[in-house]
Amino acid sequence: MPEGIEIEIYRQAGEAGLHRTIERIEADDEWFLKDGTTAEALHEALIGEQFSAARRIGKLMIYDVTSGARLGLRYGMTGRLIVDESAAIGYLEYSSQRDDPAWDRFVVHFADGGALRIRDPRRLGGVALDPNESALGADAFTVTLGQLRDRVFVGTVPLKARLLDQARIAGIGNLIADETLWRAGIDPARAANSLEAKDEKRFLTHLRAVLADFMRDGGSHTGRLQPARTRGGQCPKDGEELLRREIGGRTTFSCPRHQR
DNA sequence: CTCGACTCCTGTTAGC
DNA sequence: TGCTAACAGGAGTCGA
Repeated sequence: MPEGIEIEIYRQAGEAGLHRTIERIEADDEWFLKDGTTAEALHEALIGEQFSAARRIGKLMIYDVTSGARLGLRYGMTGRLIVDESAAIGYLEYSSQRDDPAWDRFVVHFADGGALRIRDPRRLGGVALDPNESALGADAFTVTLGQLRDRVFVGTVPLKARLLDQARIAGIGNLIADETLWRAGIDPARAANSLEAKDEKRFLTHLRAVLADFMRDGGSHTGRLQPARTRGGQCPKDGEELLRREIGGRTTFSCPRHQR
């Protein structure tokens, strides 16, 4: 599913939409418009304007608009960005492998004939004008050890749940969390504030490596743990049968032998 | 402020 | 073969 990795890939692809005049939009799915955003307001903010920058914080993609507005795009777990009919990502874990134009929930048509569309089968994504960027924690790609200590490694909540809290660190989804904790050898159920200093540093080292690997390999489904994330799956490191639990409301796989 | 439980969405898949 | 129920997880809401 789209995590920070996929959104960054979408953002890069979305740069093809910069500096092109917006002629028309399709925003007919009211469910997909969030935070009180209306089709009328989108028209007002976008028609005749251009995108001047494509940014990303965590899983939120933001287009700056020449009108002064900002356009926030969220992809839920099955949304894709398609620019000029070419999809930024060909494969999404847990999404349909079919490709149906009926799943277009929001479309921007440029005057040059091209288009930018969010194709989202399950409609878990959304579009909002002027999203609240300050509600998000530091982005996972650039987070520092100090920021982790201030906002993530605190409290007695399970660490896995903390990592999924976008207000504390933005961009980590279920697969990045499981892969990072698995590589770092940390039990996802451990209290967020229970790590020793060397564990905290090791976590950040592995987080950076996971993000780099996932970017290089093309998605958050490319982890070494991923093939074993199934009932009865075995740890790729030591062969132990993986634990399957629900932590932070998400299915969590971990190795009972080397994750402590 | 914190935190767990609940809800929403719908295509796919496991199981009968 | 055809149906149903479970499942996936990002994100918002609500109540304690």
